[in-house]
Amino acid sequence: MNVEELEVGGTGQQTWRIGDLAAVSGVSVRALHHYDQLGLLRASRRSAAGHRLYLAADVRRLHRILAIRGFGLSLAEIGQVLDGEVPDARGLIQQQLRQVEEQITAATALRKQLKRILDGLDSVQEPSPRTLLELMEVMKMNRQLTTEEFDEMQQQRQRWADSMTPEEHAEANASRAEAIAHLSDAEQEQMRAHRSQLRPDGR
Amino acid sequence: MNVEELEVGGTGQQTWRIGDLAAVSGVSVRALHHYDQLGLLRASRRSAAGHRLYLAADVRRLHRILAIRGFGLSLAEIGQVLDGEVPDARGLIQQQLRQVEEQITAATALRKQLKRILDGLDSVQEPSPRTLLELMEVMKMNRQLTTEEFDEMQQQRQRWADSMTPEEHAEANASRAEAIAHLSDAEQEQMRAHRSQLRPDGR
DNA sequence: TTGCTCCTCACGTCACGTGAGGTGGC
DNA sequence: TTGCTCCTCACGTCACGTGAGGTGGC
Repeated sequence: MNVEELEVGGTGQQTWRIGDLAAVSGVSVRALHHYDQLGLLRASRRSAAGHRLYLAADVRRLHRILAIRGFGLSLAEIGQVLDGEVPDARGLIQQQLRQVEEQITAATALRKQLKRILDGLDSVQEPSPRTLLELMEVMKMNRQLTTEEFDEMQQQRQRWADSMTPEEHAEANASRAEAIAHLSDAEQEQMRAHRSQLRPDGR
Repeated sequence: MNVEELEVGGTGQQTWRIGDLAAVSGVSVRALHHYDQLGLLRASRRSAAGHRLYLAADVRRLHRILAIRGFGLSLAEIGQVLDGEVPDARGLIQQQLRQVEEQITAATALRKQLKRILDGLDSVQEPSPRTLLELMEVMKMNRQLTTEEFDEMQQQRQRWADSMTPEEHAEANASRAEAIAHLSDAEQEQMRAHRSQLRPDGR
């Protein structure tokens, strides 16, 4: 893989080709095409031949997309979050913190079980059907915990969405404007382009 | 929700209706239809009106399906696992153990970060764009760790599949026969029906 | 000229979701 | 008779995967 550094149009901006961006970010080229199609992540530039050229701001946007994707949001929802409909940060972090603590507790219990089963295997030499069934149980437990955490997260998101008053929406928008002021020009341009495409009324 | 207990055909077996099974197992009725269509989980009986009636062995099979699904296998792969192509149990558990330990380490680090950010929020009152970006970073880290663990798991599965010699396949099959001997008659019938459908050659 | 990367359709896939129209048991 | 659950098609959805046929820069 070759990280390109192209000087295009005399602006001296460093750009990424789609293949390189895919390689370093771990998503497929097709996925980047898909994000482009949805308007979720557009390459700020094109080469003379029509090849996508991603600027640093685009790369940062991709990293945010991937970060938020890790929370289980759909691509449409990710677009909304990046457009400023960010729910209460403190609540989000506290929620995360509770989940992480539950994860630690669950994982610690799981580790104990797994060690116990391993001991059983070592002494018996042959994995008995009983032990295999026991393993299945542990696996099930693991899955259930993850599922429950996920459900709780989804419900929390719903509560956020439902409970936002118009005033809170306004506040969220204001804090978003403040955040935008700290972004680079290219990034602001990117967001404007994105929004005007989603909401042709220009809001 | 009403757990049914029907006496059908004079056999005195307890059966479950699809809606009740869905409710207690947490999957949708449509998902159960889907599993039926794939041959992954068939209801052992039907009522006079054609309604699916699940026996205890079917319910156990569903629990195993859900357990294995938690490992990220596709439904087709789950069918194979339930048909006896079970990879080395000790390796599987050790792999799980390593993953769980990494999870604990990662989650503990994440908890520390989250607490630090929460402190920042409490003192500053207003979440600054800097803090939000910091949060994004933490979220990203969380996702990457999960992704890496997942990739590692997939690779491990590939190594198992690739490294199995014919002898090991035979051994796996033998240990599977041993396991089958410990199952109930209904469960054995279920497995036979399932296999004969996947492999009409009768193996 | 050959390879590799890129482009735009456009259909396929996986695990279901979601009606559409009808039957069945309390 | 009304509600609720069940049935079987069958098309829709989400996030891409996978060719198909063609262009472009070293």
